[in-house]
Amino acid sequence: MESTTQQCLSLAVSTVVFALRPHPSTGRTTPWLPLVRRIREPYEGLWALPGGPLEDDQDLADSAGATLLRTTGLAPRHLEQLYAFGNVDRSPGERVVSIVYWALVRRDEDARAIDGDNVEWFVADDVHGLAFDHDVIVRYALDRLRAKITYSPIAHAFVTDEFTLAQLREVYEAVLGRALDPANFRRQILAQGAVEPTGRHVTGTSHRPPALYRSNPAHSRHSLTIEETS
Amino acid sequence: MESTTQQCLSLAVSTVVFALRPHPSTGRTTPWLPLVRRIREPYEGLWALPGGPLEDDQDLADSAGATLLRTTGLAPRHLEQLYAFGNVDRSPGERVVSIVYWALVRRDEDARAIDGDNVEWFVADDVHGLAFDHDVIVRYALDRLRAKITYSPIAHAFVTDEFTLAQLREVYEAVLGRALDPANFRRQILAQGAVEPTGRHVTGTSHRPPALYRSNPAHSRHSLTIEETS
DNA sequence: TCAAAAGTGTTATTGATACACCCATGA
DNA sequence: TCATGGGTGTATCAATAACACTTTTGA
Repeated sequence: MESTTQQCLSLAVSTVVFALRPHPSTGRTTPWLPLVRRIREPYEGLWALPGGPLEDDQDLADSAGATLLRTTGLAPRHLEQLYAFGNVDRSPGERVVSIVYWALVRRDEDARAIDGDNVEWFVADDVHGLAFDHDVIVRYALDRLRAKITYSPIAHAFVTDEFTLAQLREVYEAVLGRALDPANFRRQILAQGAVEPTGRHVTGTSHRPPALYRSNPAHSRHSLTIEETS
Repeated sequence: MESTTQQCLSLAVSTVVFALRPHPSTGRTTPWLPLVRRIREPYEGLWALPGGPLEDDQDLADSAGATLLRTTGLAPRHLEQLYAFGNVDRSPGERVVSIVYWALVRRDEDARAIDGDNVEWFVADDVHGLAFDHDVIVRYALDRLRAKITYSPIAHAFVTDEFTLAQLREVYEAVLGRALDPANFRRQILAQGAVEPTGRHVTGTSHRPPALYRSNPAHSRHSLTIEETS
């Protein structure tokens, strides 16, 4: 029964946007995310996930995509619903239910990203002290990213159209936080059929020129994903 | 930014409730779910998932639990968020965003379940022609149930406190829809440490008395689950 | 010719699967 | 003693991990 009762709560859509950048101290590639400084109560002055109220004429994923555009200037490459947070006490004052998405930004697009006002990027694992329950949300999104990359080809969303297996491996290593054996990685990726060789090679390297691959669209979609027109 | 804008949409919580019962024709145990007949427009007369508007003072999971109580007379054994559905056009007329949960009912509790008015149970795989986008939701919940049972001890939510491995195996077979090798099933279940022997045995069988087990609470919780006070 | 990363080959280990076989009970 | 499902043993095959080794380039 989806009733017609008028309700005294607001519905917001927020997004955890991940991009891979070098860690400022170690230099190793690691997930980063953009946060927005709150300019009003509650939690004025604190950092929070980018988001906003759901518009009447906007699908949930569209709202998340618009947020991504506003904060990073980019269109979503991978956009997926994470979870709906709606505990009564999660926001002081008004009741707010937040539907949270997570998005992945490609390394080449990330390079030409432009931050909006009051937007700053942080190393995802170091984030804490956020407004609302956003610490928990970021933690959950990171866990999900790390779990999903092991059984789904989402890593492709971080690389350019054509890529070397070393670049793809760097994505896995950045997300999982550990080194992977290049030989076994190559075999596993090729065996699952999610990439196919373009026949072209990178030139100008000081070593054997690596082959270029592209992701195989026939294999890239999993049955358990809800299809949404982004 | 979780803004304070007033919105012209309603927020509902619906629940896909699964119980295992014999299939009316084949006799094999299979997932069933309760549906509610709609008594008003839109979709008047059609079957729909049990649910209702989110109350101001109610957490999301509490709302789903109340729905389960109303339709089956039972308290939730396993209750978990499935997905938030909110496309603009999913409900004619008013904009409705539905946060959908799924619940599992134990076989012993299911036996003493009492249906509410206009509530009827159906074989989950045969359900179609529901109101709104509920066909898609049921399909998605079934997919998730079948996927999750392979890597998480949710099967325990279908059996009594003490159970034989044959009973637990019947749950897996009912959900997955195929027979499992009893010998290998035993080893896999015991190896993952999610069950422990009680030391007691079933008596009165016309064959070797099977041992009774209980689920091991230390192992039963996975890191990727959001903790909710049901 | 040397360094460095691409790419191939080989072996050991682990886990899944299939299935033969013994055990304990009631009828 | 027979039928029935509980429970154990074991061989086979596939996936994973570890690592030695060859290839191709620029410097």
